[in-house]
Amino acid sequence: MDSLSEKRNPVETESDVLELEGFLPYRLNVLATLVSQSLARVYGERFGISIPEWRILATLGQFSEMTAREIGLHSRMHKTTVSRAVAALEKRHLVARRPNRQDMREAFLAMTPRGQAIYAEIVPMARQFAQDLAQDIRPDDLATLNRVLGQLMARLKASGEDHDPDA
Amino acid sequence: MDSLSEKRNPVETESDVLELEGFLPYRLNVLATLVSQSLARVYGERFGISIPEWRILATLGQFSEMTAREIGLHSRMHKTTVSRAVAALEKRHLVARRPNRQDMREAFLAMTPRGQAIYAEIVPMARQFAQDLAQDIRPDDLATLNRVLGQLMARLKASGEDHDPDA
DNA sequence: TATTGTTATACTCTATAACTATA
DNA sequence: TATAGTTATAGAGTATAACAATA
Repeated sequence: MDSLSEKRNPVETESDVLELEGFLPYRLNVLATLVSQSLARVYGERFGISIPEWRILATLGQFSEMTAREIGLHSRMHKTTVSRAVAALEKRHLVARRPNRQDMREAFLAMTPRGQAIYAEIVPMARQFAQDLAQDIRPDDLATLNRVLGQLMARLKASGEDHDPDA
Repeated sequence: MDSLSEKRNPVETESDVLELEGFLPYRLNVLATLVSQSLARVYGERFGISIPEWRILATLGQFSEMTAREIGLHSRMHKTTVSRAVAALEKRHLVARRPNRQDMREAFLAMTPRGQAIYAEIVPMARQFAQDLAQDIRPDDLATLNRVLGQLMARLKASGEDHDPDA
């Protein structure tokens, strides 16, 4: 990194100082934290549902019946996180388990009618939240955003494939 | 929200099921978590620096001298988070404080030469990380991404202005 | 009275390790 | 031996409340 050979490039990002507020990882993190907390407040205050619990309901809303392992894979959560969130949902009778006779180590999980009722209430709220959030964004910009987020995800998955090796 | 008046809209997102993997808050959260953890591994393993500590160094790299309160405002961290991270950096002699004679409640914080040396090593690594991450993204898409992230942030700040009222 | 900063404490989410019960 | 899931425990990161020192 000696100055003679390195400092000639006149690109604006070349400097010894990194601007935090323009640094993509920082921006993503701040935004995602704000978004998650705001959304969690929406369903948290009303239903006492945590983020992992919401993700489990959302997954079961899509797939009806799933094992804990499959839920973890789909919603990108550690098996211990899933285990505890499922236990909490079970205790509140929002989720129930049905044994798998073919493999008694696992069980099929599904929402109870009560769970489905809460799910049916949360979904429009979540969708409204996302819509409010994006309401000023041009549709083509939103499409670009989603495409780029996908590309970034793919890039990360390609390099560090160690999110949760045993789940 | 009665079905007669609401369900006629044939937009594709209208359904009782919400697709988690296409839901913006979820996507942002997963991506940001992966990005943060990957980056934190880069400077964490090498220098034993946490995310809040890195943010403080980054802020002091931009502004040379700042109070804890100002650092918190700039890097969007709670004052308790800043206080603890500064204490850790002080103990390792990466940051030092200079009293403000005009107001003895606060102190000006700055990196020591040792802190500056670590900062100077981290910055290129961080920049390289961000560049690797974005290397497949078209420049105009990246520009759109940054613009849209800014719009989303502005939208969130406009609604829920309760991030850290007393900092 | 209000503000800067610290500390005690707690909560959420995540993760490792040790365990059980099955396979 | 390996896998699904649970539990104990610990680690980040964040937050509230109580406090000391100063304004």
